[in-house]
Amino acid sequence: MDTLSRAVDRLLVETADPTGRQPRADARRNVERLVAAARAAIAETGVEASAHEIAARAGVGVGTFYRRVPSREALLLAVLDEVLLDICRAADRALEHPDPWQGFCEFAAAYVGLRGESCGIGEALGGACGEALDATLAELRERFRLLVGRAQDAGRIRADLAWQDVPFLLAAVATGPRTLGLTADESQWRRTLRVLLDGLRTADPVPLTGRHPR
Amino acid sequence: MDTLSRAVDRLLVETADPTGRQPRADARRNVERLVAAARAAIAETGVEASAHEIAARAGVGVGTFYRRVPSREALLLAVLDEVLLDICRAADRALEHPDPWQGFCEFAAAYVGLRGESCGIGEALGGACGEALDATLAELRERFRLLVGRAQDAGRIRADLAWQDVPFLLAAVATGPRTLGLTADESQWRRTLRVLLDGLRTADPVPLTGRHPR
Amino acid sequence: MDTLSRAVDRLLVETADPTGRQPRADARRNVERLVAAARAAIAETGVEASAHEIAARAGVGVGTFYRRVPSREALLLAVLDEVLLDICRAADRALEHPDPWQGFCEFAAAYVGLRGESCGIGEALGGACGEALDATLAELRERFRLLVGRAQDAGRIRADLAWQDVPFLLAAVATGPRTLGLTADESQWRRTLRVLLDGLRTADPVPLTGRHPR
Amino acid sequence: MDTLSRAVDRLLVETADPTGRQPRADARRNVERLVAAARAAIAETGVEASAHEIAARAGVGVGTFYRRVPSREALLLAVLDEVLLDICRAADRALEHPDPWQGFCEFAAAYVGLRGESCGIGEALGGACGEALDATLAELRERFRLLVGRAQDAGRIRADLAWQDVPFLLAAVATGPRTLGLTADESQWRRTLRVLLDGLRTADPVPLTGRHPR
DNA sequence: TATGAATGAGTTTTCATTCAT
DNA sequence: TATGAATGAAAACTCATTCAT
Repeated sequence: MDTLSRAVDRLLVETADPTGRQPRADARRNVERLVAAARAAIAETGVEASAHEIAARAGVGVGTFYRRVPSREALLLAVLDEVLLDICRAADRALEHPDPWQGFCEFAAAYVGLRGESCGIGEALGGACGEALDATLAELRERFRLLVGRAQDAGRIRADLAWQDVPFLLAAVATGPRTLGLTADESQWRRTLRVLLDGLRTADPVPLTGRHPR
Repeated sequence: MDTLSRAVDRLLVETADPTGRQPRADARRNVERLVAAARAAIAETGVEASAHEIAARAGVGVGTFYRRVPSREALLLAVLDEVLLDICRAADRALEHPDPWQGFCEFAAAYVGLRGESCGIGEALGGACGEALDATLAELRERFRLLVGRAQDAGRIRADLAWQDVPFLLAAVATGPRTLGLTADESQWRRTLRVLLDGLRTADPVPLTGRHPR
Repeated sequence: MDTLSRAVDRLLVETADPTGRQPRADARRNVERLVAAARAAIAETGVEASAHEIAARAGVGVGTFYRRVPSREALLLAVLDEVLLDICRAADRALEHPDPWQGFCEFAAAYVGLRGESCGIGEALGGACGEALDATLAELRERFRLLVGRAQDAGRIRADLAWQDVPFLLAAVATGPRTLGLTADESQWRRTLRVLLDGLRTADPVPLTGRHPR
Repeated sequence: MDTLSRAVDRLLVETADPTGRQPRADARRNVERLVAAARAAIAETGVEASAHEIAARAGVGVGTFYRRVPSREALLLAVLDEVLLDICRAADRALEHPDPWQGFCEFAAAYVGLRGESCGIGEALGGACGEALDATLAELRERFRLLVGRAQDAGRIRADLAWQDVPFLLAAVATGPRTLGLTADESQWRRTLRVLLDGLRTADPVPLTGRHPR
């Protein structure tokens, strides 16, 4: 079951009729279309994509939009939340990797996938979405704690960092594909990530001058 | 004279009366308030902050807003442009430093100042403001090229990077002060920057697998 | 099919959905109401009637106004343009009358119908609507040229007039229904027109002292 | 004492200070400038000319505008009222002419002068200015009654007209200088008026079919 | 049920009028 | 007193959301 289907399920629960009947097949199909359309709209237009735009992309009317979705914001949050859950799952797979450092590197590479949601995900990580994503962000923080701790215990990430430092470092790759008027392509992210990982390794780092208040 | 006063001066010039008289004291005070309010609004609300919000923050009516400022967009751009120009000036000082690497590090630290504008500046760097900031962004790119080149020539930044890679790395510190529900304090930025710089240094880096198409 | 229905059709075409389906009954009804309201508003308030006023007259919200009409200006112009086109059609019928003078008189009587739009049409004829009505005004001028020429060739309109003089004379009957605090009724226009036509006839007129630069 | 000075006096009375002191010389000078500026603004921009525009034309600040004038509307009405009083005075002179018909013709020619105030005066005559001009319009109606009656008694205006018919006829020459996209010059008005007067004369007119309810 | 029409609060901006300098 | 700054009530227009077909 992939990212989008889970967002679909969530929305179907939120709008379920109280008698507990199963949603009809066409109802599910429309939710699926709306979620996919919302994801595309976020990537292309940004989080300010209008309900009409998303409905049109999905090939349904606004009426159907609001029958299937509590609000425009709820739909966008469902999509963003699922993207974050995807990252959590990538982290879980990384934690099962026999080599802590390789696992961490693969997780970091997965983080790059966030760019696909462009500015939208940056705002979500930055807290612009209020408390709606809090639970999932907490899950994600926990994964960071475990992944960084494991790599530090193995002597592969410098010991003078707190796990909290790492999300701030990876913010560079979670940023949208443009900065300073430059546009990133695929190889850009590989290089950026490489330098970041280089800086995280233990061998001969410059000692840090401040400590994170853990 | 700091960033804000320069933005104030720019706006006063744009709305000056043709007879060339000095603006009245209350006029200048209100422009100052509006610029400060705009900066705060950009930081907290983002570049979509409304004219009413900015006017209310400044403690003036909308009418005053539009008497003092050509348009909402012009105000926001004036503020963002000044912030970017500040970075350019920091880069110019860094280029005069006798040690290329030390100069680069000081410039990178100045980049941290961008956080003050939080999401707003991120959007500006990401191109959300259209072409209005193009000229200043080009100036800034040129500084990056010189600073990185000088440090590479001195053997202090790894030679397998293009200068264009560096702004993407520094995007981490230009991001707003929150990520994953964590909030950065002053020491956070110092540590983040230290690890980034560590990864940029020449000694024994992991070789990159892609090259930037220069 | 009368003037208003044609304006309605025009607007329906401009806002039609691309799939080519028929507009819904309530949509058409609201366009009809808006066109009628616009006509009434033009007559009473003039071309500066606000979108809110027109919407309120039509008994709909502003939102509906802008869903049904590209802009306030477009609605007013559609209405005014149709009124002018009605006059053109009256002129075409007059040109088919076997008696040139009778035809002209009937056309002149139709001009009286413009009063219904009162100040609004006066402004439209006077050029207050910019160039939006230019094409239709040119059509109307051409009709004047033909009608006056035909009546002059038949010796029924004094030969010392240019056709351009006649629209200025008929401006009297195109004016709104009030002047000097007096209000015109139906018989008023008949009498006004009679005297105007009297002055146009050939028999023994006072010679003109200026000639129109044709 | 000409038109403008009387408008000036009126406004000086309306804004006089209660102790009854004479207005200062510079106060009068500013009112004079404002009245002249308003007249020019009405002619060029129309009655929608803004307070700022009029003040700027007069070379004073808005503050002075509102110190000297109760409101923008009051100033415009004062100007329009004076124009109407000018017409009354022309009528009075016409009533003293030994030849009733010649007197009437001269009055009619004076009516043409109204064009100078363009659309503004048309709206004023049409009643767009509410009741503010009622008194002066009543004066003007009385002059029409006398002038037309005198010429009818002398057998020079056709007897089947009521005096009320004549203002509607003369509306043609009180209209602004454009119609149908054509622009009137000086000779235009002479010709238009000639045909109107031609229609009014007694010799062999077409009998009217309606009578004015006197 | 799906559709798209209707709604009205909210956005940017202007301008008549009041008030501080 | 003269000035021009400040004000806030519109105006045109958009869009999230509800409702009739």
